[in-house]
Amino acid sequence: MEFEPVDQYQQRLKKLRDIEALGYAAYPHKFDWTHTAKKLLDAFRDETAERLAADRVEVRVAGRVVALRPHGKAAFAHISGDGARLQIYVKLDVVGEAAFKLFQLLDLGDIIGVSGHLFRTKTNELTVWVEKLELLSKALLPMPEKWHGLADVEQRYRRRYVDLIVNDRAREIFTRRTQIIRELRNFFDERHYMEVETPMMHPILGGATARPFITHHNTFDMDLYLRIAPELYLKRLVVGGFDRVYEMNRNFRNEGVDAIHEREFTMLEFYQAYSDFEDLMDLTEDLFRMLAQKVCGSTTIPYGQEDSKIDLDFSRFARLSMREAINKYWPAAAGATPEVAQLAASGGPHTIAERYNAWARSHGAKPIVEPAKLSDGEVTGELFESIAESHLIQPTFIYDFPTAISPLSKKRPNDPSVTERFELFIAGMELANGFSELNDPVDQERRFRAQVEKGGQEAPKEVDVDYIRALSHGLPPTAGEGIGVDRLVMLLTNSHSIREVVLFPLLRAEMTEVAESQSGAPSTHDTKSGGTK
RNA sequence: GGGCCGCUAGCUCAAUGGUAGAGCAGCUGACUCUUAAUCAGCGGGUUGGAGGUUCGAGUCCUCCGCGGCUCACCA
Repeated sequence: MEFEPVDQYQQRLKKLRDIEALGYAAYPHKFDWTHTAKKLLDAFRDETAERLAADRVEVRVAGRVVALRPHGKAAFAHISGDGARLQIYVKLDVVGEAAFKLFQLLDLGDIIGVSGHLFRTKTNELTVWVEKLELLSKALLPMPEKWHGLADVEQRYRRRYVDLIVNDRAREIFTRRTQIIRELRNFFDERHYMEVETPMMHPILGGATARPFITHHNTFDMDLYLRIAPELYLKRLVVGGFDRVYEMNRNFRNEGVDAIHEREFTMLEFYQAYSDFEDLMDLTEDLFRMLAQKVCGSTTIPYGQEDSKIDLDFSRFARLSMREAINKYWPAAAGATPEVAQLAASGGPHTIAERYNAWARSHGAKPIVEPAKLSDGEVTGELFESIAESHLIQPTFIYDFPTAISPLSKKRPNDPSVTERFELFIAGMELANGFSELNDPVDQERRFRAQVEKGGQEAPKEVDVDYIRALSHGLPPTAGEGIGVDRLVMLLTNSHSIREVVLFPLLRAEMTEVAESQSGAPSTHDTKSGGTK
């Protein structure tokens, strides 16, 4: 196989053969190193030229060649490793003829190992005085342009490995993502939550409302859904006596794609017995503050592009009921502001939606679609999304979600039209969703049946009878929450597309010549021969 | 799915409807403290694809592909 640019690819192959002719292995098996480039730069940052000359520190470092500055019989280069760039100095009369020939056959992108001692150049840059040089792996394809790197967004996603080599920003986002995930685990581990793994393939759709991906198990001849949420399994574990559990893993939803929606996304869900949604809001505040402090070094973090940059203040979280939010953000031009009591009254949300729609139609805003077909609770949810959601920039909990749109949440004892449920909004995005879990099996079965009867592609086709059975064994009063990890990473890395924080985002297949020549190749039937690992 | 924008050398970008260019990368040569190394020379293109208009299309039109933004749906 060959890749563009073919001339440079061929040229590099030829150099590889020349290197072998010099007696070097093309792809040697091991390089015995003492430091990464980064560790070395950190460790000797304060060593003076005099000290280095006196101590003669021997090091062996490996890395990718990212800059070459040959000068006839000597040369400077930079190698990158572990996220840092280290200068090396190669001299003919030090390394010898064969190694210097090898050096002259190196290209940008090659991976090499060098041995030597440290010194400082006359511009005081810490540098390896190379005594021994070896090729560890040849790059047959050239690096992108050295000043601008790889800028094309599509190529950055399709060839993330190149993006990571040349764009420090990409590298920074993903190292930070890993740090965030580690801190999330620490937070829950320290509080004695047990990390568990529940099925990714579900026989019955549940735990959220979303269109699923469907797959098939051949031996059992059974259709399965890639999970849209782990919720119902995690609560079964609380029934089983694991009072505090969490799971951080992928959910899959077969819906549209945009800046804040990926088809597979990472969700952190946790459940705790003998708690309610108020406890969760307090815990969530602690969690977000801790993360901002540890990952960004401050509870105030910048978010947005230059022209619309804002500081997100994680030191205090607003709390509003959904009805209060509609009241607060009602557009003044749309007439008298609806009172919370009106929104709570039977038929009230419909009256208000009519008024809102009249204004929206005449002002180019999107009206609520066919409110007459919706319940009061559904209309309230629609009003909230239309009127308030985009205003929720600073961290804000919205609570008292309508029962009609919260089939798994416990109702408020003093107002059964709403539930003990909240969502956390930051920068106009939904970051978290938590509630006091409905643990009355009779009520849960009634709500499941209503979902099935209502139908639609997002609704389960059947009631999850086993889940009702589990509840019938007794689920303690429990609170549970899901946090969108990708969106959290967006916030903490000031990224504005979810694809920036996912290593390999889903893109349409790229129709290349190679793909065309192999089209139809992968067979879908089981084969006994070959290809097994 | 709709609307708008984009797609030119490996990469980053130029080019009134009138000879497709630059920088980096590449190749040849010079150069033993450079760091966007420098200096001299050279090669590199089906302008995303297919049609059309025109004496002439990278540029205008139609369709298609991929991407970005946005709206809708959804979390």
